[in-house]
Amino acid sequence: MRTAPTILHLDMDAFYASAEQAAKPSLRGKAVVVGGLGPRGVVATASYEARRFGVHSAMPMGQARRLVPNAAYLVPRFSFYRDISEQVMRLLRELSPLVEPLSLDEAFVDLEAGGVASDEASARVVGERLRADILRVTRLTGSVGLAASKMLAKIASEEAKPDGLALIAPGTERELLAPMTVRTLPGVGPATGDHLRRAGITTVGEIAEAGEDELVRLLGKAHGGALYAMALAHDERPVVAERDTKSVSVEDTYDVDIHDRVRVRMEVARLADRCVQRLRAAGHSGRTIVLKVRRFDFSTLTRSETLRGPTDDPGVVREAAARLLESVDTTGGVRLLGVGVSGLADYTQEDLFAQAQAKAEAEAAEAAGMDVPHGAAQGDGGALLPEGAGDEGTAGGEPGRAEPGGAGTGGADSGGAEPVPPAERRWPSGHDVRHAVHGAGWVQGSGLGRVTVRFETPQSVPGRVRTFRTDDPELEPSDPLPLVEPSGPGEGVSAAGPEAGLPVSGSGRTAAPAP
DNA sequence: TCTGGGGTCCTCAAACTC
DNA sequence: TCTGGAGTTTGAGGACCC
Repeated sequence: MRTAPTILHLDMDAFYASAEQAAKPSLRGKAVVVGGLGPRGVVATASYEARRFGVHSAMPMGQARRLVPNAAYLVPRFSFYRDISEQVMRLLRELSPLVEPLSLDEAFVDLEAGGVASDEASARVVGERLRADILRVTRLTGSVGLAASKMLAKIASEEAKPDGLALIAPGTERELLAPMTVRTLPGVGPATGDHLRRAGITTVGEIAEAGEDELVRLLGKAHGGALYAMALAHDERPVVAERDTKSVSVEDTYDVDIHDRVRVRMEVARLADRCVQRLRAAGHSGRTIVLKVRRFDFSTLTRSETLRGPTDDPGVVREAAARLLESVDTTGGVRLLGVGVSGLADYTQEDLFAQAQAKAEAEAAEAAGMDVPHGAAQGDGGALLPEGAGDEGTAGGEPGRAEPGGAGTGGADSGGAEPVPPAERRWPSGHDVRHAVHGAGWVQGSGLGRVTVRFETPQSVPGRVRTFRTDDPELEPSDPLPLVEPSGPGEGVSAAGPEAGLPVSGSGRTAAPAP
């Protein structure tokens, strides 16, 4: 256990919603909810203004709409958030080589490893300077927690929210933790919380009093032991900069349950293809194929199959997923389907076949006195099926056309400006657009062949609203504009193009009411 | 009007291997 | 050759996190 509060936890405040407010002047100070807009969408992040009405993340979107009907409802723009996140992570890496990102908006930093802080005073200075730098570079606020361990630093940043800094001085931890609810500890969710409550344990202090044996009896060896240690403020987990991915998966929730078995098969094939795309993009292959099915009644089944070697072949993954589907009863309908690959490697069984074959051929050639070009051999890699699996060929057909609806986050995350034929153009709420006459703006809403755009930029005053036909040739999707105008090299980095950030014609001086 | 998506880790039972 | 036990692998599910 270190003796100085030199672990820093950064948590950006209501990150997605704050980023949208920074990008859209008319939303500042207003309730903003980011999440899936479909009938089965849930809230990803709500601004503090929306939280005052009881909206919180993971809440069904319909419930949020009833609580705050006048909030701005936007679909997430992950590529935009990722750009901002990279700017923030760069600032963290200037402090230390040991930065552990937990998500786009959260990270641990080991300040001691960076040599920038060694005691309470220096850690506090670093934390405040970091917050100022983040505000300068991104226009967003983040909260900082400082303590001698990861768990306590995270608890501190939670206490600091929003837009603050909190430090837990070494020696005060147990006293501080004792009255806190058990849910404060990482790893205690609704189920464990209930379990402990039934045993008469509601605070961290009561966990410490109960003793390790009792905790292990209640929750099992790993969970109980870890929780007891945390209650005593013992947390030796190091900040780890690099983490290996263990699995890759994709899943879709459908607006309406799927009953048709043929359609289910098509969707599974489509998901398998998408999963392999992501697997390959990450440079991985995997041995275990997992099929996930959530049925009409929300019961969730998983079925998995381990191949003899790792693969990144879409045909192999599709076939395995199709075989797994055969063991699942989908009568009654399914609301979600998913395909995943785990047991990751960075080579495939095909590679090994190819290597073995090349080696054998080279040896044969050498024996015969011939010259073999490097890499000439190609394995066909067809032998990946588990024992007893049929070889009836590749599961049939093109991926289905069915649109997953629920979260609305899947296909909507363009973030960029792909040219799309007018007939197929969609205008997701909150996404950036550019009009030939009126300039830069964002989609406030669309439907019935119309799209409503508010023309404003991060640097402008709140702008005016205009409505166009969805096929208006003068209207185009565009890249997000930088939140901070680039004032020199290395600042205000963004995915936006050269025109980004220019003043916009048509953005009126009069503040339009919030959407 | 119910409950996303992408992950990680743990537990338990059954099957398999030595 | 058979059997029992221990350890490992696989498969399924649950809980949790952001």
